[in-house]
Amino acid sequence: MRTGEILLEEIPGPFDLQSTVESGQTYLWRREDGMMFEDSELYGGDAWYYTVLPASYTGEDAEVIKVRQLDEVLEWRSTFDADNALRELLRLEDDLERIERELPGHDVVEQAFDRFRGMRLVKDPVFPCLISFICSAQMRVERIQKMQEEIAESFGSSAEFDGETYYSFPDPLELSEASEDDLRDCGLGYRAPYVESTAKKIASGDHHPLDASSLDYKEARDHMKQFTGVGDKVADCVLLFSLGFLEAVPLDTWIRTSIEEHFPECDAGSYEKTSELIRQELGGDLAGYAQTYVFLHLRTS
DNA sequence: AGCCAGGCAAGTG
DNA sequence: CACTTGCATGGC
Repeated sequence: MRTGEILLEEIPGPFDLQSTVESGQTYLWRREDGMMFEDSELYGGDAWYYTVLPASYTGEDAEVIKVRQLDEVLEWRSTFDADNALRELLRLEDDLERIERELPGHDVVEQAFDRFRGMRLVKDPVFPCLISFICSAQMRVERIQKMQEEIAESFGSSAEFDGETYYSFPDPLELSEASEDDLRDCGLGYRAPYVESTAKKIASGDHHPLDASSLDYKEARDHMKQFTGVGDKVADCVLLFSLGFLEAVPLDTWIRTSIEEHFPECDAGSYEKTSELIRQELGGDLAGYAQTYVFLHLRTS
């Protein structure tokens, strides 16, 4: 077992672990005591969170990372040296002070920043991110997380840590062995065939979601939409929460409602046009940051 | 009991 | 294109 600390005064701007991993932008982290936002709101505590990286992330084994935030440090324990991985997964290099400064001043955005100061975007491993957002259609956050747990336990590989067994999210090849019925048993409902098709497409080597990284934003979105179960909204989520396209603004039900209330002039009907208008309104290259703050603010108020 | 949840695919006009 | 419909599941 390895352990370590990341000094928070050494990263640019504030950081808040709870709002980052419980914000609904990732379904791949768990609080060790099983509680989440809905139970505790912002409790300001020092709970341990964990995630299990798939083997494809390091190229070797599945790795368990546990992390908690104390006053001025991020303390971690892991099956491997998790320092670099944590900095990447939690986007600790983002200059959050500059980002907040550069975003245009709108009441709802500023309220969200005040309430969840230190929330950062995440950078999830791309395959679990893609599958989890395919599962997210017409589903509540808590249930999406549960579906990912079921998938991991059924098809992922196990890792021992602290005397307990953890399951990583399966790699494409592992998940490609799942039948539609297997996936329905994980509670996916009508999303099961979408996940089956996408896993098999990636496992066959035809298309990989990572290939979108080298494209510009709009091409990247089209690339993602080749996968069954991926439309405009899910494509934007994967680009934003895994591939670092910070200009992506997923238009979900919460954001659409918010646009009607606060930015009616941006409501252009189609996803494409509305997305482009709200992106400009929310700060262009960093609009995804503003989107995620507003989403969290609205979803929990 | 009925409604709804971070939508999407497939089918029309 | 823009618009409609069906879709599994579980919590409230």
